[in-house]
Amino acid sequence: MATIYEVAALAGVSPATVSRVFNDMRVSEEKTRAVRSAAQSLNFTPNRTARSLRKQNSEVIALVIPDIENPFFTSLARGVEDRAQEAGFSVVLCNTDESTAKEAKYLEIAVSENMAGVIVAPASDHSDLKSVLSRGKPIVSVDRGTGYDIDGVMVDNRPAGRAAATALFDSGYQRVACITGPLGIETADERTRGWRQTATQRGSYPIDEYLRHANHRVDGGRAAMIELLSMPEPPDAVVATNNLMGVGALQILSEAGMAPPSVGVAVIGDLPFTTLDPATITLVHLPARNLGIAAATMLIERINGDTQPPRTVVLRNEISRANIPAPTE
Amino acid sequence: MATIYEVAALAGVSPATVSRVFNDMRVSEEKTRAVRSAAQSLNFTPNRTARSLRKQNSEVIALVIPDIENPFFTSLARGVEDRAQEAGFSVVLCNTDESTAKEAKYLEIAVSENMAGVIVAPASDHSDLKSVLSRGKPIVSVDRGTGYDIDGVMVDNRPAGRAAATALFDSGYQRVACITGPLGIETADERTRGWRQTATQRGSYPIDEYLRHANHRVDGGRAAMIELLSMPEPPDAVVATNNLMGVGALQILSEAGMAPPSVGVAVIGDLPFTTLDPATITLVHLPARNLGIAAATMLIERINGDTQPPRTVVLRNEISRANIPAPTE
DNA sequence: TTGTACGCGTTATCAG
DNA sequence: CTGATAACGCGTACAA
Repeated sequence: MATIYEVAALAGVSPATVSRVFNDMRVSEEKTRAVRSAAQSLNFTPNRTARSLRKQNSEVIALVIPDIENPFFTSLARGVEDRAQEAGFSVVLCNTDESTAKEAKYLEIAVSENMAGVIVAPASDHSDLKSVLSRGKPIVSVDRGTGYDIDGVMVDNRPAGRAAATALFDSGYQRVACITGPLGIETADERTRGWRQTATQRGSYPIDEYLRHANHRVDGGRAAMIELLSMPEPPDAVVATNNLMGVGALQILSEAGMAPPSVGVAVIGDLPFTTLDPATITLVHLPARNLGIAAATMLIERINGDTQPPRTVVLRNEISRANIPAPTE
Repeated sequence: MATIYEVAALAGVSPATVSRVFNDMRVSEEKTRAVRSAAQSLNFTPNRTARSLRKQNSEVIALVIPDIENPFFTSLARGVEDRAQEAGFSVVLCNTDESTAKEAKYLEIAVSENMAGVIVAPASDHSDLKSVLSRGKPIVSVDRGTGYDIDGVMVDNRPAGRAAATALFDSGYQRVACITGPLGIETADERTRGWRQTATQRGSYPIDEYLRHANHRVDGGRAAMIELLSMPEPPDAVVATNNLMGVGALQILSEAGMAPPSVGVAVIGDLPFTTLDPATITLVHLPARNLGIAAATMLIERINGDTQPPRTVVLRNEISRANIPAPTE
C-alpha cells in the first residue's frame, strides 16, 4: 500500500504537495499532473484511517437499527442512504438485533472510528447513548424516542393506533383485539394506547383481555394470533402494531380459513411483499423512507455545524382504509 | 475524548502500561487497577482509528450487498453477522444499489479503513475488486461469481432453474414462461439456462418468446408478468428466478384473478412475508442464511492466516414442490 | 505555490 | 514487569 511519501518521491515533489493534490488545494497544473500520474502507477489511495486520525472526522455516517430483516428498517435505511449520498457521505449499517448490548458496542465503534455522526433507531427506551453524547458526536434518533434531549424524527404513533382501531369499528367489527410489541418500546406502547382509547370508547368488552404482547417479528404475531383465537370468545378483528406481527397474524388467519374480511385486520406499517388484495385489509402507512430522509437531513445539518437546540420532528402517517363491512353474525 | 496519556498521568504510570492494560498484556495487579479506575473516571475508550492505523487492521468486516431491501440479502447478512459475532468481529453493511460504481467506492472504503476483510455479493459479473485484491485484503464472494480467482460460496443455480420448471411441467402446465433478471448477472443467467433446458425438453412452444428480462425487484416482476399476459397466447405457468420478481408476478396474477393454481407459479428463493397458501406455489428454497455463515467462516479463516488456494463452495438448495395439478384446459 | 516539521492516539521495540 | 521512544500515514501551520 503506497503512501504519499512514495508518490512524492516518484513525482519529484514534497509529500505535502501530494496531500494538497488530493485535497483540492492550490497546486500548479504541472505538479498536479506529475502527482496524479505517479499516484496512478503506484495505485495509491489516501489512507482513510490516517486521514481520519489526523482530521478527527470522516465522511461516513453510522446507521444503527434493531432488525435488518424488517422491511420497515431497510426502507428507512434507503432513505438515509439516498440523502447521505447527495451530501457526499457514505453510510454503514449496524444491526443490533434488538439488543442494547450490541447497540452500545456499535455506538462505541462509531465514535471511536471517528465517524461523522450516527442515526439510531433505539433498541429500547433505555438505550445507552452516553458514549456518543459524551464525545459530542452528532446523533439523531429515528422511529423511537430515547429519553435524551437530542434531535429525533418519529411518526405520530398514538393517532396511528386510533386510526387502525377506528377503521375496524367503522367497518362493523365488535371485538377488536390488539397485538403489540414488547413493553418498553415506545412506538408499540403509544400505538397500543391509541387502540385502547378508541376501544374503550366504542367497544363493550373487557378490552385488556384482548391485548397481546409479542416480539416484533412474524413468529410473535403468529403466536399471539393463536392465543387470541383460542379465547372463549375470540375477537372478530385485530390491530397489529407493526408490519411483521401483522404478517404473522394474517398467516394464522389464512391457515385457519379466517382470512379478512372474515376476521378484520388492520396493520400499522406496510406490507411490501404480500400479494394480498389491498381492499380487504386496513393499512396505516408509515413513511419509513421519509423518516430516513428526515433523519439524515437533520444529522447532516448538525455535522455541518448547526447548533440550534434539539428538535423533534413528527411525520404524519396516512391510512389506506379498507371499507369492508364485517360479516353479520 | 481522553487519551492514554491522560489516563497514564492520572494513574501514575506510563502510556505504554495503559496500552498494555487494554491489550491484555502482563501488568501487575496493582497498576492494572489504577489504570482501570483512571480510565473509568475519564470515561476513556481506546481510539480505534489510532489503533487501526498503528496495527494496520481492525476487528470489523465489511459486507457489501446489492440490495438491502431484498430479504434474501438481509437474511444472508444475518448469517454473516451471527458467525462474525462468535469470532469477535463486528460487521458493517454497505448497500451498492446494484451499482458497480457505489460498489467500488465501498470496497475502497473497506480497504482504506483497514477493515479485516470483505464479503461481497457482486453487483455484476464485471465488478471491480482490484482495490481489495491489490492490497491483499481477504475477500470472499457470495451468491454471485466474480471472474477473479478468489474464495466464493454459491448455490447451484442451474439445477434450481431446472427444478422450478420441472415442477411446473410435472403439474401439467404446458407453456412455462420465465421471468429472469438483467443479463450479466450470473445467478439469473444460470437459472435461466436451467429453465431453458427443461423447457426445451418438455415443452413444444417457442420457448425464448416466453423469456422476459426484468430488474430484480417487485416492479420488474410486475412489468414482465403484464407483458406475458398480453401475449397472443399467454403462458399458463411461469418461473421467477428471484423472490422479488416472484412477488411482482404473483401480485399481477392476483389482481387479474388468475392466482395459482389457475396460472402456475414457481419461485426461486423464499417468500418470508407472504400469507399465501404454501401449497399452491412451488418454491425452490435458497439457503440465504447458510450462504452468509459459510462466507463468514471462509473469510475468518483467511483473516486468521489460512493460505490455501481459493475455494468455491456450492450449497445445495431444496425444492418445496407444490403438487397442484394444472387446471385442464 | 511549495517544502519542512510536527502531531493526531496507539502499539511495538528496546532497554532497564 | 515497566518506561521511553519511534513509527503508522496523513494534514497543516509556518516559513520560504
